[in-house]
Amino acid sequence: MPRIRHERFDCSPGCTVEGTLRYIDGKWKGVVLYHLLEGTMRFNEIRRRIPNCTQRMLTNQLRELEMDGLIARKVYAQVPPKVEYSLTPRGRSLEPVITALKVWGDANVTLAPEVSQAA
Amino acid sequence: MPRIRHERFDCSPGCTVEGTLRYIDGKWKGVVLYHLLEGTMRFNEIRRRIPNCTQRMLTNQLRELEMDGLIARKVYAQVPPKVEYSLTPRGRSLEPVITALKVWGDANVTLAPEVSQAA
DNA sequence: CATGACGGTATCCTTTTCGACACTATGTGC
DNA sequence: GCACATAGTGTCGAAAAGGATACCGTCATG
Repeated sequence: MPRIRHERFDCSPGCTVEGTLRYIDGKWKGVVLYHLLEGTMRFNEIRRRIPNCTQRMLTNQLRELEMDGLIARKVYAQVPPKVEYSLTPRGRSLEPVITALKVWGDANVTLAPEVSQAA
Repeated sequence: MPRIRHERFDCSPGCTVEGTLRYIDGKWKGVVLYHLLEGTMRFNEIRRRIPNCTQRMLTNQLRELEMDGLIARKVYAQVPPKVEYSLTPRGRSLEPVITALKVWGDANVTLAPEVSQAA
């Protein structure tokens, strides 16, 4: 962990907005949380849903989300390895936020053609 | 402008979440939008509300928000200069998102002591 | 004449982010 | 014996983000 996360928020009043943003900041965290809203998932299951995210990045994002107490990581001591990720209650409490992001995005974000139309 | 903003979103289905996030990504955009929800404001008015944001950063963020069609910039040809910033309809449509961020932040983000308690 | 307010720019530099790629261990199937 | 799947880790390097500082022109004020 390269930085101490959220050690303090020295911004002006009203910036809990900014504070929240820092939790879901990071290129893939929003999507990860969004997918986890559907339920518990294994590492590669999440990976397959976010094909453009490299393995290393996904690991990073999951670790940060875990450190922030938003997701839980459960390791099964077996081979091949099995690790399950799920939202914590705190993570689930972000649902309105994620939903708001989704709603706005659906209405306002134009996806790349090959995504919104093609395979 | 160093990059072409939001030229495409080549992520998996459901990632309009990620798309939305990219609009309000940037260290101060969330707060700027939050403050602009209150109404039209001049440059230094916004600045005073976000003391930790440097002038350069504020300019950057405002420019990006403007490029994204979220805020409008109105310049009055007078001396000393007067520039007003306000939300566009598209920007205002983000209100539920910002509000959700604020609500969650109020409940879950701990501000630094000197901010939440002291002057 | 000097200073400050206004709304910025320009330049430099450091930190952070992110992607590519190689590598790990173990068990199963071919 | 080899590749494959699982869930990662390590290292490298490019690019982007962000902060510090100095500077701009104009007008009003002292």
